[in-house]
Amino acid sequence: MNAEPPGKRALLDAAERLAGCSRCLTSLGLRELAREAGLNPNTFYRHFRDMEDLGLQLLRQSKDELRAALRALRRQAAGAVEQGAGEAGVSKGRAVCRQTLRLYFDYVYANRARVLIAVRELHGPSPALRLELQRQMDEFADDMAQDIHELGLMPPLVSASQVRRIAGMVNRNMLFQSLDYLGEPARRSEILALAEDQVMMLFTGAVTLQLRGDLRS
Amino acid sequence: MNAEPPGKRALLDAAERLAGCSRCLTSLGLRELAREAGLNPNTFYRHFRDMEDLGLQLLRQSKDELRAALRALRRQAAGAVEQGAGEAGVSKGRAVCRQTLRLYFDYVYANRARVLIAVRELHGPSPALRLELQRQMDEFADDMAQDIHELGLMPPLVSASQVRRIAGMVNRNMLFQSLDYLGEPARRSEILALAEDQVMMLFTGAVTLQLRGDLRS
DNA sequence: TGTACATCAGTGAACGCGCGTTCACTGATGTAC
DNA sequence: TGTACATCAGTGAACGCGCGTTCACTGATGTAC
Repeated sequence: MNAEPPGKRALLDAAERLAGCSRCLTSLGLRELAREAGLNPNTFYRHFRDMEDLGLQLLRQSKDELRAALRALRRQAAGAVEQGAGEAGVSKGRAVCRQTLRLYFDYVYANRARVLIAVRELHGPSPALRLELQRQMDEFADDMAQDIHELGLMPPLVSASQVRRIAGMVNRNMLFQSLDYLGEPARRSEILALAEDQVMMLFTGAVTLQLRGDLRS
Repeated sequence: MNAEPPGKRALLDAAERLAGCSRCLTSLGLRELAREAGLNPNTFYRHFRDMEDLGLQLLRQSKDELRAALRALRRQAAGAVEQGAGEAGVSKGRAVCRQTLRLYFDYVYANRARVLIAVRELHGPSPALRLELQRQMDEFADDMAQDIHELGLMPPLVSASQVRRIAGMVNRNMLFQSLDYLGEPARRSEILALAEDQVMMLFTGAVTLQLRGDLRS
């Protein structure tokens, strides 16, 4: 299997650039894309059936990289806290949460186009892209739930299925919070703190409700 | 001041129909819209400068109605619970939450096009529409915070600014949960329960953290 | 009350333009014998 | 090792079409005197 042809790469990159700046993936023009990539409009057909096809390939390419990055990042955060780098007067759970969010938002900042595209397509016009992204969100939540378990971040009285549900909520909320982060540069540290509070509320609330017996299994 | 001309109304309705089904407001075609409305393409220019202008007018029209509906709905839920219609073994807070969400999701179901458009434009391509929707979300959260205060739904130890922050989170989360509700008809009752859990977690978590002194003022 | 005029929603034809798509082509790389 | 052929990324010209926008028009409603 050979490497990706340069034209295909150029088109995918051009799509990420254009869609990241404002547009919906599927509303990009084929000629517009070719122009941005510096290629003949026709080259598009050598590699893609239509815009939706290109979109799917782009999303799938981003996913694997993103997924690995997120897992590494959680381990890194847990490691840093374990090593005693925790701040005074801050619980271990909160410290891991803070570290993870900091790294996560850094990642988002460095990959803004991908994040913007993901959010837009998650509720965008193309059913195929929407479905793909929903699947990806599920995978990410699975990962988070597994990490929470492996790193011992939740008291064992909260069931695995409950942890998975919370992971889904946190995951999704963080995605949207990261949009605020990108969109309002002046309020970055404030948004980071808000996101931290929100995650802590969800986890703490889940544990409290569980203790009271007010939560489904 | 006269009533809205029928052509203008027809165009706004057509836009809601088309955008509600899949598209971004600003990516609608002028001729497409006129076709859907059964009018000459030119009529558009009698009432709107461009698509963004139409979008803004559409969003602003929906807002007032939606806002009043949401407030009424919370009072209705609180009233029903106060009257002793609460279910056995369920706390008052949870009962209000459940009632409100049930009514809210009913409203969403009956106004799906508006909700879908709102979510899409909240992260859509047009900065003007995005800004308008962010402002609307802020107003809704202000309302919710005020209602929480007036209806006595949070212990007084949680500060007003904290309540407002939580209202913002809950508000936003409910918007996205309602999308799931619309998108997966088969899982409706499950999603309703999930949404309820999520809101309860946020409120309960906030109170617990506050008691522990783990929350900003 | 009647007449003249202004306003305004909606029409219909026409424009130039960029779009997606097709076709026949080039030239480089890989492969069979 | 050399030759013939297939594969494949990328090109360039051409097509028909729907688009946004403009212009001059109609006909109804409101208003001044």
